[in-house]
Amino acid sequence: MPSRARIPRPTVKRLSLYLRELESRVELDQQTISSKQLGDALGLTDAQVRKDLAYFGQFGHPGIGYRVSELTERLRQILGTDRKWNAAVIGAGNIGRALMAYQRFRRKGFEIVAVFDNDADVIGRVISGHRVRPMEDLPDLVRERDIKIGIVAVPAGAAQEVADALIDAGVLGILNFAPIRLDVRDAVSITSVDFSVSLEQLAFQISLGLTGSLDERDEPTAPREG
Amino acid sequence: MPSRARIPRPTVKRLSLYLRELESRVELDQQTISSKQLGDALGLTDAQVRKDLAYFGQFGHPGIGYRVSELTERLRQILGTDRKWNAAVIGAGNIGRALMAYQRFRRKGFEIVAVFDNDADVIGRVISGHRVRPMEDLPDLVRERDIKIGIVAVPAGAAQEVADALIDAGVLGILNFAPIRLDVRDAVSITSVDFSVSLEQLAFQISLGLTGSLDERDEPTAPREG
DNA sequence: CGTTGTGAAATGATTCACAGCT
DNA sequence: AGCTGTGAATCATTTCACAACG
Repeated sequence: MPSRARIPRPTVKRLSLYLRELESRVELDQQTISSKQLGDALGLTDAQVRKDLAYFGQFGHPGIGYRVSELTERLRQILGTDRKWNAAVIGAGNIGRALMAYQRFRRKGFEIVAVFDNDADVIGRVISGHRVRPMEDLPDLVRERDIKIGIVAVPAGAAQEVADALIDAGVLGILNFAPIRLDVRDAVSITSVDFSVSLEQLAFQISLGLTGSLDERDEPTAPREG
Repeated sequence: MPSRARIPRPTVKRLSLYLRELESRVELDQQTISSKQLGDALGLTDAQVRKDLAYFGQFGHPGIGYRVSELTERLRQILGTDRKWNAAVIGAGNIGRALMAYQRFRRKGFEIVAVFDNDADVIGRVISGHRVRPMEDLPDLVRERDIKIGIVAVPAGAAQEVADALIDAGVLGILNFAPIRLDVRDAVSITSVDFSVSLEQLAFQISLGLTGSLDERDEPTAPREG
């Protein structure tokens, strides 16, 4: 059983990558996978993979490896994606629209059940099957539709007030696409994605490659970045 | 002078955040900023800020702090965004379109100068001022337009072959939005952004918050990717 | 004063290497 | 044999704490 161990933050990031790789192995009907195979596929050592997984209990099989279906299921439990999470997108601009159309969210258990904007020209329009609502409707809809996650896709200048509204409405987490640090006073969990930061990371790597060198063990960026 | 020191990867990520914060201080006409102020704004310690900046030389002023304009300029040099980087977007789907319309890229020195897709229905159409080109045109256009960065916004199944084409064409770096690990054989620099991974990180944090606890020092994601 | 830059100490994460299971 | 789980060793990053400077 998990017991209560402290999980290194880099480990949590890698869990998502393990799951992504495992899902592609399920497709291929692969039955078992060793820490070596999994590590090679992701550019990690076998010891790293085993250490990461062992934080959550012992579900490998000596001599065999890990059963793909078992590990997949277990990782979903650990990450919390074995259940459904209702989410709202705030901001029906370019990024918001791209996210609404992103089919992968649903397959991962995240369902967009409401879309908000404060632009009168957009309110009432239907985008990707969602009628855009005014911000005033947020508190009621968060309650009615059991929305647990707010996806902030508004310009930097509006992001903090949107975050405050989401917190007041009672969401548990915020995925922030605005290029600003949101102050959430520990009221909710938060994860940020900033495209410009990602491009800058890349520019730095390139510039460095033109002169000095940096060890390239894994990718920076969010998710794997990172 | 910089000399040749090894730069910790976490430091590189924070440099982008420092720059983002400084740019907002420039707007407010703030002249100087201390490591304490900068750290507080980003949830970091003052020692962390100083250590990070000191990797690149000594440009703080004891008793005063850092001159905002000077540090801004210096960070741009370090990150490589004091120059122009021409980029191509591959994939004119939802994500590709959102990126084309993302004005912030240009302000950061990244200019999208070409867009490619392999869907006959999309080729030839003009989106956000860019005529969509067939993939066959990629090698010639990369050369003609001095494209240094490829932004991969195609489905996972097509991403590796697109990456190979970009490498063959001679780009220096790839920003990858496909949910797959690209094999680039050290030929180019790479940074990945995976929205589903970011959402899973958030789901994990929330699930954890409902039971145990995790130290919340900085944001995960990519940023905190990551 | 207030604030930087930086060795030294402390903390955190990865890798090693091997006992033990199948 | 092949592979996991894990303590011990190594390596990386952060924090401490203080001399030096304007």
